[in-house]
Amino acid sequence: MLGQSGAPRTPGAKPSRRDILLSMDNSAISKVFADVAVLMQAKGENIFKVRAHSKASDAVRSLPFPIRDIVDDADRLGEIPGFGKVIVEKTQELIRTGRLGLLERLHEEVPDGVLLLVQIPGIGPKTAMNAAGELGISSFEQLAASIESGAFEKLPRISKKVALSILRHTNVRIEQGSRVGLGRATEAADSVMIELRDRCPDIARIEVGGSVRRGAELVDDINIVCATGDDGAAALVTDAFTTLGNVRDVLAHDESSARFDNSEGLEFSITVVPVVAFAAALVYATGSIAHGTRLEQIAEEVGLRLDSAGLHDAKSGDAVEVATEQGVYERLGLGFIPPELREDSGEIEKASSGGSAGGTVGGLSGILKPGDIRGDLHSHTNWSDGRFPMAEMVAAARERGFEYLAITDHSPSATIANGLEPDLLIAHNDAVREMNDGTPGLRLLTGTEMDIKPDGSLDYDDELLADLDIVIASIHSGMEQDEATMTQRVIAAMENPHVDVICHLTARLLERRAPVMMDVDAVLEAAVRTCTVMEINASPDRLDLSADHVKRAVELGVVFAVSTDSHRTWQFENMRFGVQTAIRGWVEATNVINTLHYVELKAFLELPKSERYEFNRFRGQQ
DNA sequence: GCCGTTTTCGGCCCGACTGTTTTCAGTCG
Repeated sequence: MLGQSGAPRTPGAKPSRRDILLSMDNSAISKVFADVAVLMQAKGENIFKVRAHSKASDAVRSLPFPIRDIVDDADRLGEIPGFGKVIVEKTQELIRTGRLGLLERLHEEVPDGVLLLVQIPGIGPKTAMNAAGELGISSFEQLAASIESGAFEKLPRISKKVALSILRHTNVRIEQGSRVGLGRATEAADSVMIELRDRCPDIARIEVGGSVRRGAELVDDINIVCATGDDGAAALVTDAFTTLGNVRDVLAHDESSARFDNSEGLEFSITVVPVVAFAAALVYATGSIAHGTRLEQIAEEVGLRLDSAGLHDAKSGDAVEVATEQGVYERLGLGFIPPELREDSGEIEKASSGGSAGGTVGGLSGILKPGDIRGDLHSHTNWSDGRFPMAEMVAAARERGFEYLAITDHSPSATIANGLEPDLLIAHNDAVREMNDGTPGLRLLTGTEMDIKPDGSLDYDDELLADLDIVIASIHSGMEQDEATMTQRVIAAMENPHVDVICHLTARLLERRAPVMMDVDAVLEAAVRTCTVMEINASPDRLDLSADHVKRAVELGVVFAVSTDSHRTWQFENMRFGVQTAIRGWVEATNVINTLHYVELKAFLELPKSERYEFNRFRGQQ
């Protein structure tokens, strides 16, 4: 780790070596190499040179430690797969100076807009180069306008059909605006809090509120609530906050609050309160505006005032000391409401509908909690496109505290993901069983993530599938099919008696790819009819089902699995995002199969499919 | 640009889909 608290940096000053080092984390470096690869390809450079930079980008992203820690050790850098002499030197230049001359030269040679346009599925470096160069497109809005006017179709190899597909993805991006995905937002919030703690020893409590804590899939601001031991320390915190490494513009700053934005346009705010007001301030900062307004009204009715400064007696103005969020809700005559539900969409009524004896209350008592999850039913190893050997993934899952793990590498149609041919799947099963025997404390399930092919047929035959503990199936190709075809395709897979779970139903990628066109209601109804489990994919890139789809599925009586789809050892931590999404959809713990103990889960999976939903209903009544 | 050697240079993940290309180019996963 780097040294302790550096002196606050004045805005606009030359960044220090420490600031550069801190800003050059693996994902930032990975992004630079990815950008280099795109710009080189747009320019028409040798494809293998392009691929070398692309590989370097992947390698950095998959490193289990910060690459900046070994910046001065060229030999160790050279040991990273895909790192030759040139890439090592570029990495050192980047980490030490925060810049890469090669990238800056490429930016001069390639029109603005290329890096933006390649983010749209269907647009690669060549098309992006044509669009930016010939049509001058440099924003998603310009791209949409160009497609609507017909100009875009004049580009090489762009038909009406392709243009309309691109428009669909573009419109999703326009709608997302400057919001960032929950995963990146959580990372940004965490790193701000770590740096603040580092620089301000007087911080007693600090937590993120707002839409990040509610687990919203897209986030446009990050609200942090902080408590300090004595009043004088508040100004030190807001001073430190406005001089963090990622500040672009300070938008507001006084003794107890501050706000800034970063280079991406993401806004960060902080409220500093006395320790006794922390819980109430966190409640206020976490709920949506609508939820907060309801709480203000309820507080008023009982002679209190709730606002960003905490809870006060309405008449005297005296602070009301409440130590926990649950205590705050109790003072308002409500049971505890999980942060994810604080949207004023029925949770307040539910929370006031019963007596409270600790924990959640009334209709919210059965809602899924993070601690309810006992295992993960979707993971990958380097047998297919995972980045780590089976043994390392298994060790990480055990470390994470899971009771069981399903290893679900890809099937043959996923060629680029190195999908397993039938004979390799059989060998894979043997490897999983062998590892299971050698791993105390964690049960392994054999499995596959099997492609549902464009015609609805499956990648393995029934005999092979029958030998697996769990079969999860998903769409990875033919994503531009029309709604009726796509809907029927998924339902056809559900009809198979061996398909236990449908994973990441809509194949959307947040911040990147629109969901496939599909009658989701019809699919969810088919899930209930065929007793197929629906996955809530916890990868922050997907969150699929979305919370809205989860909510609809709950209404229809669907049974869920919450799974991480981990390709790297640390991605088991993503389970939190899946749980948040499930809670936002009002999922009860008894409707999630990976809240079962291993033995119960095996019993569930060994039942004929048609009996499984009934089994689970019985469980819910126990 | 990297790798693995035949240590000096040839091969590099690869099949499917789409467009307009009658033989390949761009894109995706």
